[in-house]
Amino acid sequence: MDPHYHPQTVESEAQEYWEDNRSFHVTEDPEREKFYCLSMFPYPSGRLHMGHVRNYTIGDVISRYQRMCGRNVLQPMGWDAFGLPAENAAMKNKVAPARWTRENIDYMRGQLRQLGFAYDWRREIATCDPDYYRWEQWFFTRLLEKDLVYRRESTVNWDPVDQTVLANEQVIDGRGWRSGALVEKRRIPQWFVRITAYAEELLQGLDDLPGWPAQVKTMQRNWIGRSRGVLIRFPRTDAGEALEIFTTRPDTLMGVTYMALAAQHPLVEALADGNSELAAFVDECNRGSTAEADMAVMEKKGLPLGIRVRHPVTDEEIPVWVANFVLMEYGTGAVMSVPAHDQRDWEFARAHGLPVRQVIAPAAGDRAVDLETEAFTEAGVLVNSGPFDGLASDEAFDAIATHLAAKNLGEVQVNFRLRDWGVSRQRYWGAPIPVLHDGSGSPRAVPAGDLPVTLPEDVHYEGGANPLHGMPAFLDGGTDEQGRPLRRETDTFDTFMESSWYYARFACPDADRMLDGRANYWLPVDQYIGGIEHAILHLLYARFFHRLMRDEGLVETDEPFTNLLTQGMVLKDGAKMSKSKGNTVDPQELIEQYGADTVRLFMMFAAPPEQTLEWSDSGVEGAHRFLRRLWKLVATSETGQPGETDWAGLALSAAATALRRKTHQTIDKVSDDVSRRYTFNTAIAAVMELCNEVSRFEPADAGDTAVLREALESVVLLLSPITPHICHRLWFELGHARAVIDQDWPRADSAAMRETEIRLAVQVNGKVRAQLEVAADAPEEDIRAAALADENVQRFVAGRTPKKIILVPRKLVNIVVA
RNA sequence: GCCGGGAUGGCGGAACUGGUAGACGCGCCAGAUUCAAAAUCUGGUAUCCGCAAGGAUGUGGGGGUUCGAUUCCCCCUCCCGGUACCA
Repeated sequence: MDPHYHPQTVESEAQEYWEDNRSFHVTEDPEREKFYCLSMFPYPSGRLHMGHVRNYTIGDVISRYQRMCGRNVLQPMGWDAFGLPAENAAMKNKVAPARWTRENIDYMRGQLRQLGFAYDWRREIATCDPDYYRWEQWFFTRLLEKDLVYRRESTVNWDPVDQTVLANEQVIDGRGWRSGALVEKRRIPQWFVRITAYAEELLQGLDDLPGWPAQVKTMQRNWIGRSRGVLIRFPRTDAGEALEIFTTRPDTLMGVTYMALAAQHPLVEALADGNSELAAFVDECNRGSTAEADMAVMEKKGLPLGIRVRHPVTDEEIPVWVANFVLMEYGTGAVMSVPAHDQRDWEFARAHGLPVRQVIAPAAGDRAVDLETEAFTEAGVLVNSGPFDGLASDEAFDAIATHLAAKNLGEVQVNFRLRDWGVSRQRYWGAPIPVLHDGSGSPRAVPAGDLPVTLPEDVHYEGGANPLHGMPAFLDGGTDEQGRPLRRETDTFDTFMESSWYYARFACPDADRMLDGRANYWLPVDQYIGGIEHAILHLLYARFFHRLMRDEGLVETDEPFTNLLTQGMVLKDGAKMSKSKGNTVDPQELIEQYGADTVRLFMMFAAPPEQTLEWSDSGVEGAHRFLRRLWKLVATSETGQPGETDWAGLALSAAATALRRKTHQTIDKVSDDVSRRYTFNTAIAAVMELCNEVSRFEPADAGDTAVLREALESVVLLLSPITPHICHRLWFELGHARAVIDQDWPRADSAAMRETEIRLAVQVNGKVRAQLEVAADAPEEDIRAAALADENVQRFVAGRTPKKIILVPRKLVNIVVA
């Protein structure tokens, strides 16, 4: 055996073996337990980046481990191929988005193959392929029939110079990224999917996901934002329609001193007509981006509208204002303002000289409330509230709700922060929305027989308007029953549509329907792996889409992903790797220099998967050095030939017993780390420790050789999911005829693991003062006595009588004096 | 702003259920090998005091609970992710 490690040869040989033996082709087999392991598919941006390598290595390690445990493992790969970057690249490089995307896919596929991931490539999907998006279009028309999609006006960022809609990402400090023009908000008709109809179910479903990280479930809960409150109508003092608001704090109703409306509220728009000051304010509110993060940090501004409403309990007149911080998209686009008990209302009232009226006092009466400094926002007891005085906040909720209901001025309502999902994009590079317009304003679905609506790919894309507008052949949708011309919709789907169901299509990528019976064999996904940045949007849309497919009879389960692993970012010099920051590391160069196994090993060793990973060039060299040492260890060790060993019949030397103990302790730890904890870094550290012991071990007899062989075989088996190529070769070098990929995961022998001597720490008053070597089965009294007898312990006990002695089995003794 | 997360040696990290802080690796230092260097091997390496034995301090900052806190509770600082049209 060559004493030197040549990763390039080793890796191409291993990959050839897997290819020739179709090692990763899988089919449904009801006799075997299935395991569907899925990593979030990449956007084909050009080349793989380190985040991809990390994500896919984690998925591959889990897949290969599950396979060695005997499961029928599906691990597919595909491409989230529609999206904005292709259009940007098209403008920059004068190349059609389709061509750019497909070339990127070809290049990146090659990179994934070089990394040796165990994918069933026969199942590859690209979402820009009509064979994929046609089913999404069909599904949309089904949702339209079921009234689960609808069309309404909603706000977009409009660049008045480029005459185009901008994504939030393309608005920088309120200006268009290319034109530099001040961005305007524009309301245009768009398609929405009724995710709010499933809000309650999506919230409840989180309780049935024990395999999801708690933080992701918390974020989704907060995002859905279920709140119980009261819908209250404030009658106008003039003839107008009553003003509706929703509040979760009806107990503060008696403290309302003004109302605030969103600038886009229909009432404000009506009043602005003919009021130049108000019109100017609305104009100002209509500048800048639509992003919530921008809206939330804006200076709070407002203007009195000159109209008044009546308080629903007291009939008192209340002024109505327009305010830039009230969102039209949430609730009714209007709020009741209680400055004494809401911090934002308080700040606005102070800025505009509006009254602050306290109506809640702290339940524990001795606490001071200083409304000169800030609002008092906690629940408490009602004061200055007439008939409701003395009620606790929760009692007042019911009392006031009942009072309003009796007057027909309000009712209890459950509200969600979650908004319906807007799926229209005014973009070319996306799946066409399968809808026809007849000019009457009531669009119709494209009939199933006419699907797919294929996106023309041969276009000259130069930015600005969607090129579909200038393509008569695309726009022409034939005629209706009366012979009137129909025009095709030019908007395309939000790319989250494609990524909401790809996991299901992988089960049956060639089906002549959206999904066939194979989906129910493979689903749900047993392990899903992807970036934490997808914690809300993608993962919530996919959970929603899965339920839509369930209700269409396409899948049987409620949830798509049983277990979720959210990986952290890959950083360099404390910042996310990005081209703009110039701190990227190209995986390609590293693969060429060190080989795929080194890159995979470093990625898994540098940090646990959920944590951000700090890139280190010298760490990569360290990983490579370890693989070279491992190679040499196998090459130079005298291990005999494979075979069954009768351990019970062997009298082992002390050193051999110790190495065997270490081997089985390592198998035990690595199994737990890989299967339960997903801490591949500590699994690798444990294997390194075992290797260090192996290199110190000098076999002297047949028993020693057997122990050494067992240790090295274990190392190769335990590492094989992480560094599959080198392990493939080393397994053969150890004399085996069958490839390591088809071996069973090793089992720890608990008898071999058992320690005979253990080390205990002896503390005096919680500080370590001595170490104790005792037999593992030593009685407690002996341990206490030995601890007290120690010279240094005696020094710190200083003749005092111990108050108590705490003995933690196998860990420590703590002697408490004084 | 709001929601979620994070902070441990010179660096990445370990300590899994409140029980010996710093496993493993990187880097650095010393030695071996070499004409020399690279590579490789051996030993050392939290900080401070000490020849040593040993001691004191130490897990972003401040407080608390406990025999015992990196771990639990309260307050604060900074950094990261998301914030509905980046994916």
